[in-house]
Amino acid sequence: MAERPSTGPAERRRDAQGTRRLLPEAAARLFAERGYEAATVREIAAEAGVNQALLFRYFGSKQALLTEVMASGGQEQVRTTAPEQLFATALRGMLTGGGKEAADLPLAVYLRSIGTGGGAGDMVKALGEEYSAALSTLSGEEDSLLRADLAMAWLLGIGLMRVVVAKEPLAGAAPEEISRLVLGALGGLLEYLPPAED
Amino acid sequence: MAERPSTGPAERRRDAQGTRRLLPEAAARLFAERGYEAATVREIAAEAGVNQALLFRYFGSKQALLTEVMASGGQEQVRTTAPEQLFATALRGMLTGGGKEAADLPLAVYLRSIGTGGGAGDMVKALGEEYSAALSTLSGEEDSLLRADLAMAWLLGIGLMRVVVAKEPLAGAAPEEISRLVLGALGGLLEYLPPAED
DNA sequence: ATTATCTATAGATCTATAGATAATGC
DNA sequence: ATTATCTATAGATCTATAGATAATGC
Repeated sequence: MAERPSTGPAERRRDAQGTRRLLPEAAARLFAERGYEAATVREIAAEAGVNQALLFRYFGSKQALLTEVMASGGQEQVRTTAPEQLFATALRGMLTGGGKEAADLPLAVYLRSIGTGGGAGDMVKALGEEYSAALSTLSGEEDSLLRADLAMAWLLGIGLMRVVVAKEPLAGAAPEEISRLVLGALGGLLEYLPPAED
Repeated sequence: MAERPSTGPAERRRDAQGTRRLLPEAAARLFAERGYEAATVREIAAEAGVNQALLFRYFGSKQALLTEVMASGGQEQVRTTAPEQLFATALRGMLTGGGKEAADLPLAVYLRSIGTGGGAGDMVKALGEEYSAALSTLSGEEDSLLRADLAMAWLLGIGLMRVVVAKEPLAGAAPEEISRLVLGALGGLLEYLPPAED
């Protein structure tokens, strides 16, 4: 018998730093899959391969873990993408990974957790503000903020139908096909939107 | 002292039929406000002004109560509205009641409950199928089903932003303003859509 | 007598914590 | 010795049920 038999999948050494990293990753996957409330701390810990008590030791509460997940993953894209590309990029990010498996985890977390009155909705709202503010530069009209909100609403709705509802044929449609139709229709709404590349 | 002093709001007589009617109404309001899981049976019973045990006596389970709410309220509009008017009608139904207070309760229930993996999502999906099938008649293109899904995605997204997220300026915008922008942009997607009336 | 309503509670969760255990670094 | 990890459980919910109570109709 060897000293460290390879029983079980993750025979990890004690590693506080690693544990602190694994937990939000596991949480992101489970929050995205089931929503904030439905994903239990025990499931998250199991997914991360660590003990459930460590979640509280390192993050204090389940809510704080959600904050961590949303803060790290979500806002980066908005800040590093030019507004003209933001819509197409966000749309593409939402579409690739096709169907259930969302490529954009924070967005899926958003969509599945938004209804749960808890802290999820409030925090998650902030992300929307940033997207919308960036998109609003794409119209010269005085109602550019409203137009930006409408564009983002479409983005969310498409995400909802694909990731959460899994409605066909939308869920299975090719990303380019969807981009073409949506960007085409949005051309009149956000005038500075570059034409769909195909 | 009178025999039936008017203590409390609803000094009702025993009335099984009335109770059976009050419960789904109260449930619709609370499901719409908090989502299926977050609304407790005790809250629903309190809102209806009846004892919590009666909910189980008359409906068997919380889930069955949700079924009742969605079945009765939701599908009627689809079946009684001509496809050409359906989008505008649904949009208007979602917009009137401005901001938080949704006029279309089943839709709000849908939006807030969709993430909760429970039975809510599955059942609620059926409603989407009907809307989408009706809308698909509005395009002669071979991808009419996809176009219909996209239109419905926009509808849902707008509902999400207004009712759930309460994002400004969209949440507070005038229904006619939103209708004008959305129907205008959708003109190219669903060719048989009547022009926005203004 | 029938049956609508209410009380009390079983049973199943789930978050969070207190304190024990055991792997590491000096 | 330090501290990452684990065990056990407190405490708070929430759905659902069994059985008691009391308002109605004959």
